Amino acid sequence: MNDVIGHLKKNGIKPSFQRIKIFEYLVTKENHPTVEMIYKELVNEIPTLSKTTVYNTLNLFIEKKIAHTIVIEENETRYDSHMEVHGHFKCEKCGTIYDIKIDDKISEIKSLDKFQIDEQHVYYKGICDKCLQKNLN
Amino acid sequence: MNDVIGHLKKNGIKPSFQRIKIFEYLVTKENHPTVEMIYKELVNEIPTLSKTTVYNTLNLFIEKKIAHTIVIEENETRYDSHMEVHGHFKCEKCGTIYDIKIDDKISEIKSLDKFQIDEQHVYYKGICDKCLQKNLN
DNA sequence: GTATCTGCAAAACATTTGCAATTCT
DNA sequence: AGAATTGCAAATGTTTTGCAGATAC
Repeated sequence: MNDVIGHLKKNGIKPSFQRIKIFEYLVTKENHPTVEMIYKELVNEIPTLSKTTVYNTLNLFIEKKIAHTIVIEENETRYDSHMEVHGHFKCEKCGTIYDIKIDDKISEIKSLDKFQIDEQHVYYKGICDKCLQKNLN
Repeated sequence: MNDVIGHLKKNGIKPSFQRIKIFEYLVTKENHPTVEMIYKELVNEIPTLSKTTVYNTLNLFIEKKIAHTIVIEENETRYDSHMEVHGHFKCEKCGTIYDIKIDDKISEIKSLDKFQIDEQHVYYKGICDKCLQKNLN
């Protein structure tokens, strides 16, 4: 909890109650949530919370580079506080988004020789092992 | 033009005028357009065209697997009739989306051992060589 | 003549914006 | 008090839906 406050401060963000709770949610859940998911859970703890604040706060986190968006499904933006380069796998059955390690393959792509690459995004869709095992029954 | 009609028929799509024109647009432009881009250009040729028809038609193409969506920017779905596995590069300056070849690296990803992978998506963002050269002046 | 296709208008969502009220120091 | 933050209500933008009229076979 204190490390969350420190992390916010270190990145130039005043640690208001809402901001602390939202960042805490991202870090502890690690579930790549939508705004809806964050709102629905936190409104129990903070009854006056509005979605506007969730949007404002997440946009602030992105501006300050302590979070980023994951775009896998059109019309469903998800958020992640895990900032190292990594990929994702979305299970089409249960909807879970898994983090996956990806190596840095940028240099191998010949067609991008003279291009300046700022971001690399990799994701897969399919069915996760848990859902595959359920289907065996 | 005739090959477009043939392609539509072969995939179980009745080749109406609108469908032919929209598919022709995808194939000849190869520009990964938004609905807006398709609509704005084709409404010149087909003055009664509606965006609903563009949406309906693209959704039909996707259902019949002769097109797919590219999701790079949230709130901006793009469409592609190039069906082989490939990646994309989006230039943040000029907005152009380039196709890039990617090798099939799926088997190398250990953490996905027991997962069933149905789709692989790779894209980059940065600045393309044309825009980089303009900046030298 | 019956099926399908098209396109308008309205609805459904997700996200942003304007602004007034609240909070913090 | 003054500045920043919050949250409501309205606006915006994208995509879908319902349905009536047009088109095609």
